Amino acid sequence: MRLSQMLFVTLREDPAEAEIPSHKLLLRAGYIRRIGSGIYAYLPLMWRVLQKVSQIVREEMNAIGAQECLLPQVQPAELWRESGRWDTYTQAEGIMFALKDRQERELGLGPTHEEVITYIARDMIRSYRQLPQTLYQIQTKFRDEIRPRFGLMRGREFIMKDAYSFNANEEDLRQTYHDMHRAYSNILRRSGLAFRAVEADSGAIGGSASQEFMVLAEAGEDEVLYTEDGKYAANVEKAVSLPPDAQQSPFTTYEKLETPGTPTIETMCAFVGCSPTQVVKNVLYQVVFDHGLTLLVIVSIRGDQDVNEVKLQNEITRLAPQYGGKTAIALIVPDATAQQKWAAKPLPLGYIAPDIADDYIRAEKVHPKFLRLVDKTAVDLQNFATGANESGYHVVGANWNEQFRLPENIVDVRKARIGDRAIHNPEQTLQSARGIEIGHIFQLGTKYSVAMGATYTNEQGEEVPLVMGCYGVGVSRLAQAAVEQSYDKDGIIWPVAIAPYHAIVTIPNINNAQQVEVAEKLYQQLNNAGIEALLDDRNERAGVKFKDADLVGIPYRIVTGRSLEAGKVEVVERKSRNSHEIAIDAVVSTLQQWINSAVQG
RNA sequence: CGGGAUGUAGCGCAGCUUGGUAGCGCGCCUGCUUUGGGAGCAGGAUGUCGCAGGUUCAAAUCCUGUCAUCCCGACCA
Repeated sequence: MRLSQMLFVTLREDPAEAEIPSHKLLLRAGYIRRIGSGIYAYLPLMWRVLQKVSQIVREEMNAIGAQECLLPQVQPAELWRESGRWDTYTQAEGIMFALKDRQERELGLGPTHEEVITYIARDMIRSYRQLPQTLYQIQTKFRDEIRPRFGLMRGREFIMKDAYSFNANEEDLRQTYHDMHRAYSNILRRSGLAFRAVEADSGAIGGSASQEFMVLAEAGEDEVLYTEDGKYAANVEKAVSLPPDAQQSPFTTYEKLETPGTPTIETMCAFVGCSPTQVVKNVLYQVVFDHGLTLLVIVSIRGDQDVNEVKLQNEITRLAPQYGGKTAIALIVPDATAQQKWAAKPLPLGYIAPDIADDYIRAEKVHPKFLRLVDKTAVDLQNFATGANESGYHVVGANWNEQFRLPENIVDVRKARIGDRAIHNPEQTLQSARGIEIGHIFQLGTKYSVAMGATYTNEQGEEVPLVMGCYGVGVSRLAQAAVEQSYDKDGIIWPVAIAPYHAIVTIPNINNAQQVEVAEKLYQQLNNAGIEALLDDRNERAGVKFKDADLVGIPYRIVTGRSLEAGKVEVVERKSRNSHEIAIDAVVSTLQQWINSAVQG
């Protein structure tokens, strides 16, 4: 492609809409343009990158026997009602764009395709002889994110590869899952990204085991905890660890103390002279179930620890049937305004005890009793301090089942943090890194096949549900993550494997006939040899062309300039800025070699 | 949805406090010079000041409403 004929517009200044480096650079270099909030046009350069990424994904999927297909983006509500996800995905905090057609049929734009694929499997898979099956597609997905941000990183319309597997049993599923794990590792390695596979929470999708593939970058929205020995890595939402040991309690007898102005653990510990590890902290949460009931939850946890709200929500969802619901939708720490909606009288915030009375609750559609949970870290404490249910007072020297009944629900909702000892080896401590979630693989099990009646007949002649897995890669997100991981002050540095072009032939001065002639010839030869090349034949000064080439991030730049006198051209590697003078007729073979080794590495 | 902010030329911004009919830089167009790291000089074009009401002799500026976008939080395969 000749730059003189390309829709090629670069910006000298950072656009006001962008915050992180990759977003700014993609806009400045003319890869993307914002069309609406979370909605972007992929311009010609970007589309080439996305096609490169897609092709790598495609090759790795095909290599493990997955079959490419294309599923509809517009999906009927009835399928989602069958799986039970219509309401949770369209109402309140849901992420699905829902609409009605002119016949008043309800439809949704696909945020994901479990329902459609399960419908197909129900229709087409009858016998164990047809198993296993894995299907995938590369397609635009729609999610009505509450707050889109960072360009392609969290858009409302984005490109995703999603794959779904159908196995006869859990063991076969694990095999497919392992194949996917390998394929995903290959995809990220081949794309030239530094990444880490981590244990993950399965979230709204359900299922048992799941892992996320994190591209490591400061701008990542997720925190990853890992150990140096490489044996443990998890999303902080999922991570487990050993808490520090509790210190010996200084209290020997139970008593109530006046502790004015000490609503936080820190102030209270300083006042009464104890360690946060000898405090039982009681955190109030407010949860709304899918059927509309509000439940108030008291979590008692050791004072030096924090609640992991993802784990807490999972625990509450597990208990949801006791309250007539299926899932916990919204989980918040209720502020004063939220409390007014159900509190019969002001709560002694900062001084709450595990046994705070249920008569604080008085409202419609709110369960009349607190759900009391105790985290494992608080269970073994002795002579501990905690609130007195009265502003300005704490109690110390308390014990479970003496002054306070130990809640029946003992849970693990503690947030693992940097510096904690690892479970697999207490000598290892957790380290922290930021990551961008590029892929997520799930062992779904039979959640969708049972809900939607997708069954097959096994060798024993029994009709049993298909065992499913699902596997996603954010294609457009991956492309931006690559930039986030690889840029410098002058612009993008694409990994060779996903760069929009391999090389750019820069003519410093188009009024110099010799420069033009050599450049034209090289441009032809490179493309004929399968090296994707741009020709910068614009009537611009050399400085402008160099700046643009750096900004756009093409891996190799060939300059037909001064060195022509010696029958050579200058070849510069974008990444290292190393410059080589190479004989004109050796350029193609040299670049071929460099590109091959870069793509394989 | 809670908190904060912004909408003025293609892009980045000033002007708004104190109302008087719009400006700077980059980009764009023309000409000359320049030609290896975002050139210089000269000339030129470009705006329903987000939108709708209101106040006023007069509104980018003040008031009300509304829409959009961005940031923090909540949300999030």
